[in-house]
Amino acid sequence: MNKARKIVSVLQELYPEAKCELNYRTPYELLIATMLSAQSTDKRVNIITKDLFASYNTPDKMVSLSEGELIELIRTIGFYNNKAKNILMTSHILLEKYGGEVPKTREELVKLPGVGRKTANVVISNAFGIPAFAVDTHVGRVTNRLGLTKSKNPNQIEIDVTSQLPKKLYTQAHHLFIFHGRKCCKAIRPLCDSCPLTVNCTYYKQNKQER
DNA sequence: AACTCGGGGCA
DNA sequence: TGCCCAGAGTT
Repeated sequence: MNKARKIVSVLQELYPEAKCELNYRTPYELLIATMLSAQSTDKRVNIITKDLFASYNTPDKMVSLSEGELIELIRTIGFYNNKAKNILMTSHILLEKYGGEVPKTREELVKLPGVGRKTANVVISNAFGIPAFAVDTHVGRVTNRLGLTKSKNPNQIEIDVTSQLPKKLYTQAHHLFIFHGRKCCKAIRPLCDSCPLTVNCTYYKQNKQER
């Protein structure tokens, strides 16, 4: 078992409940929730989408909203101008090009406005069961600290991590690294004292003498 | 690879 | 007031 798999198995024991914490019922809801989650938090997104999806949970219902109306519904999330514009444009494209369905490939998803590689990976892995390792700020920070990756480029981090794990673990590993990044391996003042991974951690070894 | 853009929430 | 927060797009 390589280092990456050992780390994942430790995290599996530490966070047996790790999963996508965005509330959604359909691929479309997950796509929209993930677009909303950029530079925000899952908790704030869930509060908003509870009301939003009650009335606007499909592309055809969504495009019945004006941009101003959608902005009012997502105002507390921040960056609402771009997000509202992208959600409406993406919904229009889903209707015109994909029969109102969410496409099932990363290549098609990233063509949608406001959908980057991270969001596309989240959607295909969680909604369609296609193995994908989504890299966000938490994931990159954690894998870099643990010495699994050395890049700041999310694409490179994705390549490096997936090369060390079996496809079957991609999706779960993503959620495990996020959980660890949020609960323990925080950007500021990480809780190294209660972390079971310090043995394998480059960051911990480098900062040990300063602690 | 580096840079810009973008805004509410919370300490 | 400053800084955080499940990124995307452009150069």
